[in-house]
Amino acid sequence: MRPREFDHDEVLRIAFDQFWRKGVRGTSMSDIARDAGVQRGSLYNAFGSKEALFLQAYERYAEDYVAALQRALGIGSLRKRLTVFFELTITNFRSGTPPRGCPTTRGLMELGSAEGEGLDEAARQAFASLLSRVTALVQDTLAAGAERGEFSGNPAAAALHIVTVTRGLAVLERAFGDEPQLRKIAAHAIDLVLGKRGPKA
Amino acid sequence: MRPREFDHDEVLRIAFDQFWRKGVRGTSMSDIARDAGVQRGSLYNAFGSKEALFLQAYERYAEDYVAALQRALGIGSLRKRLTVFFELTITNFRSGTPPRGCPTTRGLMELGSAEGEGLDEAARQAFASLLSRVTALVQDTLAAGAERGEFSGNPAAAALHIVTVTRGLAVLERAFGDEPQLRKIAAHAIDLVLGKRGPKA
DNA sequence: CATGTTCTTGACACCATGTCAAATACTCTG
DNA sequence: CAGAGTATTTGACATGGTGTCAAGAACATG
Repeated sequence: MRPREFDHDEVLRIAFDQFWRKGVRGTSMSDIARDAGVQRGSLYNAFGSKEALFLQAYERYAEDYVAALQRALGIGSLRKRLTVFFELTITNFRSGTPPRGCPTTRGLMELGSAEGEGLDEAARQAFASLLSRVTALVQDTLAAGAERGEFSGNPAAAALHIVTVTRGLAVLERAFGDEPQLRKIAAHAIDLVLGKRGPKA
Repeated sequence: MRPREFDHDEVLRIAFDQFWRKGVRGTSMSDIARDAGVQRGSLYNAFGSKEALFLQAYERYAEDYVAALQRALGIGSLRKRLTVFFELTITNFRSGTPPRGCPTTRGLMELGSAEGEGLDEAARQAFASLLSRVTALVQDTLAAGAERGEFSGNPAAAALHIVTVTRGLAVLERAFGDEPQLRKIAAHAIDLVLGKRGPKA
């Protein structure tokens, strides 16, 4: 075997960075090849197609993202945990200059759309899987909070609601880019789910 | 002047139908030209570019959509109005076979992204404008409801929250396509904003 | 009927994805 | 250590996308 001349993981990192910044459709294989110092043909040989490359790069990101969420969701009061959860979410898609948005939401609306393509179905599943995992994390957090008397309600319904709000935040971020407003919406959502606390308590 | 050989509005209708079904990036000018029975060059002559064509087509849609919302938001109790609002929202992006999703959200995540393009900025504004108009409608509805004692809270914050949830629904629709689940989330959101009512009352 | 203005049409430049065959560089076997 | 085998690299190619342009065509107007 002839040995590969580039680092598989390095290319995935570089590729995802471009996908995140410019969108999947907005990033060309030539862009990635140039940035990675690899021939375009080598990318096709190693990954098969642009979508397959994106999927691999995205899975890496999803792993890291879920791990970070899980780590952050484990400390403090329930209110604190939800605050940190939204904090992480907003920080994530306000990162970069200019802000890159939420890769899951952007990818979902960009790729989960073409009719009857087939390949997009794999992408849709990857995005849906991340959302399910996040919902499960939030639900567990709420259930634990309920046992400690910090929350009374349906953890499943509330978790779904919270994740829905995060997706809405991802959309509003693209529309207005108004970070303080996003934080206000997040705080309001926490109040709705946990019950309002005094304005400055 | 040589007269135009096609109907300007007819082309906008045809174009938006394709954009909605297949996405902006997924629809080619050739597709539209074929469907409309027009030469591709004529489209460029009449509309300038694909993005400009999309924008004109989208503005038409936005006008109609806001009008329909406004009509539907004017009758019944506050709870009824919000229910109809979510109903219309969900119905809108579950229309078509397969369901086409929310054109605003899809467009926003697809076009409001490319860095430093400039043309996308016009699209972003169009999407943001629709969201602002919808938010204002919901806010007015809530304010009117507050005067009748059907709602106590901050209409602006609540309206923003509701619109955020609709954007989240648009994203979840792409991820799961589970319409009953979307309706549950909507109902839950109404309960959170207005205060819970009996499970079957 | 001539002229001018607009629309239409087809050719072109450029860039995208994806495929392929030939060249290449290493590993492994004999 | 030589030779065979195999995976990677490389550049050319096919196809299809956007956008431009010059030339032809159709109508309004003097």
